[in-house]
Amino acid sequence: MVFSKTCEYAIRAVIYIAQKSEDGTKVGIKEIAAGIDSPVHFIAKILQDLSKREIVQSAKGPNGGFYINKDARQKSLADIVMVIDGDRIFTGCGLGLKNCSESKPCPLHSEFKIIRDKIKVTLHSATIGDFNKSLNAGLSFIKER
Amino acid sequence: MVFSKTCEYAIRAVIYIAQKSEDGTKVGIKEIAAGIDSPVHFIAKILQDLSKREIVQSAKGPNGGFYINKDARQKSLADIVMVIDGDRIFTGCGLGLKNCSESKPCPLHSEFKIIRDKIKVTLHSATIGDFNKSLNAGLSFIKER
DNA sequence: CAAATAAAAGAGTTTTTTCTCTTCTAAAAT
DNA sequence: ATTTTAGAAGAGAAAAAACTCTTTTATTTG
Repeated sequence: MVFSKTCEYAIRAVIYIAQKSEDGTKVGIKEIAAGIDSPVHFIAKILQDLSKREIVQSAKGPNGGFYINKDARQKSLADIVMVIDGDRIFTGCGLGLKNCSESKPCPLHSEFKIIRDKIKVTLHSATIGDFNKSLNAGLSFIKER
Repeated sequence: MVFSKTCEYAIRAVIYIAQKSEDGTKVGIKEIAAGIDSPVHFIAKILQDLSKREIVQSAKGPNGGFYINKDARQKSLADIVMVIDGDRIFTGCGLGLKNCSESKPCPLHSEFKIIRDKIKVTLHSATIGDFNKSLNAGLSFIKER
């Protein structure tokens, strides 16, 4: 609804990696795909982008894989969304008008501003590392089954 | 972002028709398409759906066209969204998980609940007829140029 | 009743998004 | 150094969404 499917996978993958690499171990691509129910090759490509933008880290070779370092753990979900979907959910017009603005607003402009701001605050205040606890405790899930 | 493009056109068209048919005149499909900057045939099909679901009314023959009666004017934007996009923005999981629920929540479930509820309230409380005034006064716009 | 006007319907195309497959490259372990 | 493991890259197929075109049907007006 709010994110592209690609972005949904991205967020789920990052949260998954953050949890699994909490103790320093690296996670392989197959395990990630299985862990979040996503197409292997598709999530591989997404992670390549996230890796380039230093949202996740990766290591090659035996026992290699993806992980998330201390720095990246502090990043917000908004950083992930920006890499994948850009700023459209933060700035785009609810009715799809390209030149909708404060001075030339669509009829829903002010109403949507409130919603967009709420999304913005939510995504900026949630850090990648925030979800480990509830996942570990089995209080939240990131996978269909 | 929140709506499909089809749904954006639908909302804009309905608001346009509501304004133009305020005095009882009917609006032709070409005028609607021009008035909201949309593909003629595409919006025609969308309006057929909305007409079937009685969000808009239509009349055939010379001087025919689309209009919105008193009853329909009281309907909310949520009614339009439901016809076009269904309930996904009201109920769907932010991370795209099909079985995300209160008892088996995704990590962002409670945060997104707040956002979804805000969207729900906004769309339910805005009626189709609410926007005439600001459009008439030139305080809001529904068209790119 | 005929002509004019406009909606209804449906087939079909284009574009975008999602997803797959194959090949290549890097690097760690032995 | 060689093997193994895994990521990087790119072409491209499949599916979904957006959009176009043509034909048909309805109905009002004169």
